[in-house]
Amino acid sequence: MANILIVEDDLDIHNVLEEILKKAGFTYSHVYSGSEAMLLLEKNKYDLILLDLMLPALSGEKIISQVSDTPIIVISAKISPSDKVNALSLGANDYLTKPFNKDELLARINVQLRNSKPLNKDLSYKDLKLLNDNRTLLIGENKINLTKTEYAILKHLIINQKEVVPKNKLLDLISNDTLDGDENSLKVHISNIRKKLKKYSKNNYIESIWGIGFKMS
Amino acid sequence: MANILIVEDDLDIHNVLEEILKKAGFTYSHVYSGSEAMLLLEKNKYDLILLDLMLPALSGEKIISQVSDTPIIVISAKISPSDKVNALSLGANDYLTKPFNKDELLARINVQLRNSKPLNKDLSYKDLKLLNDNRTLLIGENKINLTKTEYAILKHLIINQKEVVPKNKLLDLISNDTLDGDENSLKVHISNIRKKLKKYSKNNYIESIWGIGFKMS
DNA sequence: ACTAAATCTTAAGCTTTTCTTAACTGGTTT
DNA sequence: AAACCAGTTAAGAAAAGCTTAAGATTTAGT
Repeated sequence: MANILIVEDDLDIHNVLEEILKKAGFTYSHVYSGSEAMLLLEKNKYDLILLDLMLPALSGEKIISQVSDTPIIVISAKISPSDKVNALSLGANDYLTKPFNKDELLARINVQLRNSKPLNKDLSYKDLKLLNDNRTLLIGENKINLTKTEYAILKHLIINQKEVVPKNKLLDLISNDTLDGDENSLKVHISNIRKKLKKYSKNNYIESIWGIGFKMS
Repeated sequence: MANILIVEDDLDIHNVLEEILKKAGFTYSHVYSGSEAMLLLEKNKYDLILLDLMLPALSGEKIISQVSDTPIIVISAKISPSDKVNALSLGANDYLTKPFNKDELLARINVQLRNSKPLNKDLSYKDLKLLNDNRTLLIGENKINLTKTEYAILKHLIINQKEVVPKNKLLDLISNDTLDGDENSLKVHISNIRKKLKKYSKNNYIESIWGIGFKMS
């Protein structure tokens, strides 16, 4: 049976969700904050995430951006179309507003589970390989230590290696809200990654797509 | 760009859906009954179906049961959880109730399209092909780098390849401030695109319609 | 809880790419 | 012919990217 992660800080709803999943026969883990969620997500593999948006410590949106290989159903009190559009664009697969109907939730959970292909994304590109410890990169035989942010950026680029990754997608991986100055920060991270790569390979790997974003090359 | 099938018997909503898809740059077919839908589905391949439930001739539920390889978003006036659960269990991937929000619909459409991978349908005209990376054009085998603006202009022309695109439509794609001097700028962009095209083909591709705008030819 | 180390962000200066402006040419319409 | 529109070119402005270094923040170890 599927393994589900509940991320919800409201105690009542949290309990309701647990109840629903338990009755339906799912196994699940459950946390009350975004940061706890990230800790678990780094360690374990889930088939689905039920995610609140307004969370302490780390917003739901940030989590959506950082998760790429697990389907997410957002369950939020935010009912405005722009909130929905935002979450769905960032990578959520579905969006339910509170209060939700138990049976509808279960049906939507089953949609996600039946659609999720057993795809274990390979985190390698050419002679680069990301270890799943969130900080190590191999170039051929050489180990390179990355920071958490550098790892997240490179992971995102490698998973979408066929496509151009827009800057704002990458920005979601890093900053905490301030959408202005962050672009600069992203540039620095990219620069630092390139510097580390340059030590071991003449290859450039990360190509800038002017005005749009970046892409593995 | 994705190819979508609209199945909706209510004339008003049908038109609204067409409008939304057209503006978003999708290609689509559209029918007013379940039986028509099945005819098209047997002949053609679609990336997504927007489906009403209460249809003449053949119910939406029937269609859901018969379709297995194309994602379906139900758009229905039926708001009860049991109807939703039913449609989702039968095989629909999402369920929106009328009246729906245009942006939310688009976001949910994009969720379905991004999850059903090979969505790399590139725009093409004759031997021109725009890759969906926002900057690359293929003429036959030859790669040409376009700028963001050049790409936007050419994309617009190719999407509306049957029609004359007025200059002011194209102007909207570039800067939004000075509505005067921009016409000059557009001319330069067109000129630059033509120059790049000329390197690889004798064809002119972009035809000027005197006093009105441009058109692929 | 304190300190040191690691990491992230901000700022600045410099480079590259893209966009706009302007000037000139030539064709079209009335 | 005059007014208007289209096409090309070149130059400078504007925007985006790169790198470095310093200050701020976070993390980890004691």
